[in-house]
Amino acid sequence: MNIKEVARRANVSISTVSRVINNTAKVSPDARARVEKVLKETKYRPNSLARELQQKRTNTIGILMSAYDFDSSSIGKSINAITDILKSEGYNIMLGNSRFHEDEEFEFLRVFQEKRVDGILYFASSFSDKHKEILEDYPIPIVMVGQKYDEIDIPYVIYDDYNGAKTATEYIIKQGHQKIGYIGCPLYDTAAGVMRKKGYEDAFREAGINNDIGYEIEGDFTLESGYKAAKELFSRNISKPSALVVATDFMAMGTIRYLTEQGLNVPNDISVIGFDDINVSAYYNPPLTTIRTDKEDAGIQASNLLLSILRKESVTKTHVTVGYELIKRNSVKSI
Amino acid sequence: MNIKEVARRANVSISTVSRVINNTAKVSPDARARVEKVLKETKYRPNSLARELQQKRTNTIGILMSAYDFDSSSIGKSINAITDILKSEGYNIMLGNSRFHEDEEFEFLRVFQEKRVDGILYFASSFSDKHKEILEDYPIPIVMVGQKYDEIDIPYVIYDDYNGAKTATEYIIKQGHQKIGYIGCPLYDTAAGVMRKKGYEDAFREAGINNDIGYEIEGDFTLESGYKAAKELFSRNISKPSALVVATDFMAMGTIRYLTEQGLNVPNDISVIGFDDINVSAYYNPPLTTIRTDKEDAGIQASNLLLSILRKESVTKTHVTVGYELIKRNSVKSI
DNA sequence: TTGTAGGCGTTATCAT
DNA sequence: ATGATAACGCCTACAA
Repeated sequence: MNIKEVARRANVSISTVSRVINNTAKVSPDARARVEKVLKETKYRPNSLARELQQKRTNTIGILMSAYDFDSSSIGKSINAITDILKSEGYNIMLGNSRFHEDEEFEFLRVFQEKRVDGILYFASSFSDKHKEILEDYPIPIVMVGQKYDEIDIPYVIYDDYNGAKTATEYIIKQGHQKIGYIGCPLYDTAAGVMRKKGYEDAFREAGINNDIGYEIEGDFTLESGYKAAKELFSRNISKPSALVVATDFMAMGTIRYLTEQGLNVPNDISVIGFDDINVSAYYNPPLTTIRTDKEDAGIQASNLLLSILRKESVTKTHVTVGYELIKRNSVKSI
Repeated sequence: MNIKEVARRANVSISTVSRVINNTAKVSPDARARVEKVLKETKYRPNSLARELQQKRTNTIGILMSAYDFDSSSIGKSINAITDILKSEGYNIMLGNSRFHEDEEFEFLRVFQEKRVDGILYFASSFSDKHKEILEDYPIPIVMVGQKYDEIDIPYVIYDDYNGAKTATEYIIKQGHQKIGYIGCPLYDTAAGVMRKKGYEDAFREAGINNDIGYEIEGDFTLESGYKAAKELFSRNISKPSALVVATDFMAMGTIRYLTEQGLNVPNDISVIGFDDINVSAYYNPPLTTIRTDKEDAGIQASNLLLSILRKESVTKTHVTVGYELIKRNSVKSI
């Protein structure tokens, strides 16, 4: 069933059918009635492909993410906000998850281009020369979320990972801790990996504390890796830390589980501070002290930024940084 | 830039360009070289819309979900598996989240039809007459995930919610508990809501135990609702339960948090069993005893089912039920 | 108010 | 091996 057949059955031209479908011009009540009757009878649905081909816009936004999964990141929260906003503006969403495989990432960039999505929300993680080459003259508007790529001028919405981690560490120091361990994210992730670690380290520097070598270790975002990292850290031949800064709440929970199994009480025996404030954090035992980043807000900001770019509005603020907040709960104790 | 312009620059016909792009017929090395040169120089990308319009398939699968968000359900896990499988088969994904608004659900069904997606994976929640009307002669293959709709013959992949909840309750009973509370999901959800509750209730019936009235209460999937439900349940004028069956792990965590705040130790003072086995469950304090449903497997099964339908294979098993497993950890104690 | 016809960018068919 | 040309289904001048 297509517009031509509808026209034939309603005994009008296809233009008239198009007019009643899109309400784009006056149609006589008589013709309109006949057309609508056929429309209903045949359950006709216009073919978006044809329409979009001719209008040169697809009303579709591509979301490109490179997470292991929805569970180990908190990307889901951002996507909730994004889908809501974009939907209300008439956009649909095409989803691509590269699972950290660069090749797939480039592949999606290609597919999005061939599918002619109107814009892209790009939850990137790492960058290479190939990225630069591709993104440098990519024809579709992109807004990055969670990461920035300094070598190219692309609008972005990021978190203040550096100051967040620094604030967390300073808070721990202020509670009297001196031996403070750090469980971080992989360094290919320039935001959660590099910046948070830097924030942690700089907090010591500025506090004039000499945090000995050997207190840093790396996880991979998962709960399990937090558990393992804590285990590994505690098997090292160093004087035991009295507090742990952990780069994500998920890993912090893995960490606490390990400590608990070792008979250590958090926060009485050892303090732990996380990062993210995911939905479980407030309900964990103990409730997690953490740095809250507003993933939802990031999604909103990114959507709106992309939207105004698509509307060709003169956007002045193409680089936005979402704030953070220290949430004091019950996994940190002063000594 | 389009195929016509490429043809002009390479001094060949558009047919030839099409041939080298799709490798669909022999092309002289000479012509091929010229075309490829232009392809590279112009960074030409074929327009999928045009191709799909003419081929009558979009290589796109629509995923329709009706969750509040990615966090309160464990739908993310299924989607991970789905995206992997579909991607490897050359399909792309279009995502629609209705947020439990029926109208938006129908809207997405319409959009998916207009966008001509090849198939749909439908994470439904509730059903109405309108659903029946729309789905009855919907022209695109659908596979339902997590729910079935008995009034219409649609292939589905579901969990064994009934037996899972029954097994959980039986296990609790076997541990010597008699006063067992239940924190459930909303009943518009026929799977997690209705079936799990039924499993809980039938366990008593068959065990010949008279579980008094007043032990059931309803949450809404969120952690917070689990907390509140526990609070409400314990404020009732009934002899306190010694165990709680909670319909989702998220709610179970909310529940345990409340109990902990009341100075009750889980499992020493009261036992709690959950449902789902989400990623945090094993790392919660205490580690959660729960019914594991394999969301990933459900995603795999659903994808494969849809795939074979699309391939017009004669599929015999259009109704599949994914198994479950009782995971004994440390939130239940025998008395 | 209505209809005709060209074009959107491909692929597919049919000659050559 | 190559090229014309007719679809695919729609929108949009332009003409009537």
